[in-house]
Amino acid sequence: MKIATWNVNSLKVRLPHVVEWLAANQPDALCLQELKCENSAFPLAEIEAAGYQAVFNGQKTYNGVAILTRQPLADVTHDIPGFADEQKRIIAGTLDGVRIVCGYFPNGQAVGSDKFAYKMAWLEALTAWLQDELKATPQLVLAGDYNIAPEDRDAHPDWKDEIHVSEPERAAFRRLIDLGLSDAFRLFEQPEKSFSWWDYRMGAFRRNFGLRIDHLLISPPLVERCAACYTDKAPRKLERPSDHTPVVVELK
DNA sequence: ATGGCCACCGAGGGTGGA
Repeated sequence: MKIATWNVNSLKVRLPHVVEWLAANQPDALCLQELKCENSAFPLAEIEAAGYQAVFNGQKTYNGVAILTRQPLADVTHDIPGFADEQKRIIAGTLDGVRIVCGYFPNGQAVGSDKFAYKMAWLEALTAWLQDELKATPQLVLAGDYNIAPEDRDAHPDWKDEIHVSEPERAAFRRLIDLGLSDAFRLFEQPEKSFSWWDYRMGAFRRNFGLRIDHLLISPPLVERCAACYTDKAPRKLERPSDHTPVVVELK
């Protein structure tokens, strides 16, 4: 089973890239973030024409998540149960016994801001919910744009802002790890300075000034099945790219 | 050279992203 995550930064703009990527990579599930479109505007016909089904949780202008699959998902959940939130950041479903949770984690803007407090509260609610999810479905993958670079090697050395690399954010990431999850990317040897996001400005992609903030955390039974995990930089080189690249995990 | 981009909404610049 091949599962990928990709923050597309507007599904409307990136639809040609998504369709092209599906055809080239044939994932069993593709988790998307930052759709920036209402459910009524979701391009379902184009996705179906590409041979995929979709479940989605969108809103106007901001946020929005979807999971594209070739086979139908069971037990689809929208949002974090019990966590009051206007922002559409979570969708989950089960495929062949694997619970796939797709999340667009809050950005946080700046350490100490109101948005940072929201990010931390959101992370706490997510962690509590996943604890229950793991009991119900031991095979689980948490895929998405975490907006956290877990370690120093996951951020280029010139990253000046605290946001995404601050200790409270990294501690929250470790609390997800403490649920028993593993960072699939780090199960394998990887090139130095492997990132998943580069700023549109400053020639950041060309200079590889990026962050690794898109992750696939997997539970112990999936670690046993895990054959590969990698980023695909090819879509970042296209015209009008997303600022994020897909990250892929392959399960035996 | 210390700022350079992109997408959104809506009709022009403000907001948010990371």
